[in-house]
Amino acid sequence: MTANPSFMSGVPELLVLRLLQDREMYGYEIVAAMAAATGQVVAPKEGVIYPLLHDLEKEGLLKAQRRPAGGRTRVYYTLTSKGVRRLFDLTDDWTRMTRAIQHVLKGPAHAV
Amino acid sequence: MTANPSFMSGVPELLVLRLLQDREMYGYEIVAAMAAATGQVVAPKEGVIYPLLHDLEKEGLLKAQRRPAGGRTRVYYTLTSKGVRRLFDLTDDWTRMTRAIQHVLKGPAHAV
DNA sequence: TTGTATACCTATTTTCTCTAGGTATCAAGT
DNA sequence: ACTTGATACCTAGAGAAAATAGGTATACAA
Repeated sequence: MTANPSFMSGVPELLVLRLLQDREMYGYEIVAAMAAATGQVVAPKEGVIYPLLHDLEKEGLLKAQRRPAGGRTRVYYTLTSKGVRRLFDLTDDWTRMTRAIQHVLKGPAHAV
Repeated sequence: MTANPSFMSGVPELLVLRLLQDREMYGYEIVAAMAAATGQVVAPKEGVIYPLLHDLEKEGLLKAQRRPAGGRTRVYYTLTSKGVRRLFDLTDDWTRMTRAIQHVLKGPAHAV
């Protein structure tokens, strides 16, 4: 019973890092932004995003700062330089991976 | 400790189906063919491929036939019509998914 | 005051992949 | 004759990630 299609492994991490590259965001906002930016194609719920944010922070890829906003307290996340490096690495991996798969899907012309 | 990069979820299934679309193959052959076709980028070991083949057969996506070949017995797999349909569906999913992600990675021009 | 949206959180289950073995046959080398 | 390496099949257990399915609390509108 998968709400999202397959091929999701590592994708939430990649997209969280990419979204935070543009500007700081808080968790609830990231959930909505990811769904919007991908046209609902990649739309992990809070149960995926919050634990992921905590892990990325523990790894030193994100910096979190609680800040009051409109009566509430929000937790804003920004990329660390380590996070930026990870984003580059993951983007590379993703590109190599999708190129390789695309190649196979197109084949077997490549073998001829 | 991942031998393969991330973003792997569902990929072995997609590629097994795609490879078998071209011609029947046996398990050990598929392991080598997948590594070769992807330039070692996607190279799951036998411990991934064999259980996957058994699952796909149980689901009726593949048909298996044991056949002696060179003194040994090999298990050759072919796509069923259900398997062909699944390949189309997964290919669609994969295309939608990678397009959506590509879009986000390129952004935020898309939002402007 | 009842409901809905916002905003945070976590425990458990499920689903895959990965690791790390094991068995058996055959060909080639020593 | 013996060992090694390639071929060819298999599975059990560990590990990682996402999905599920909750829970808490505040603000605002009906």
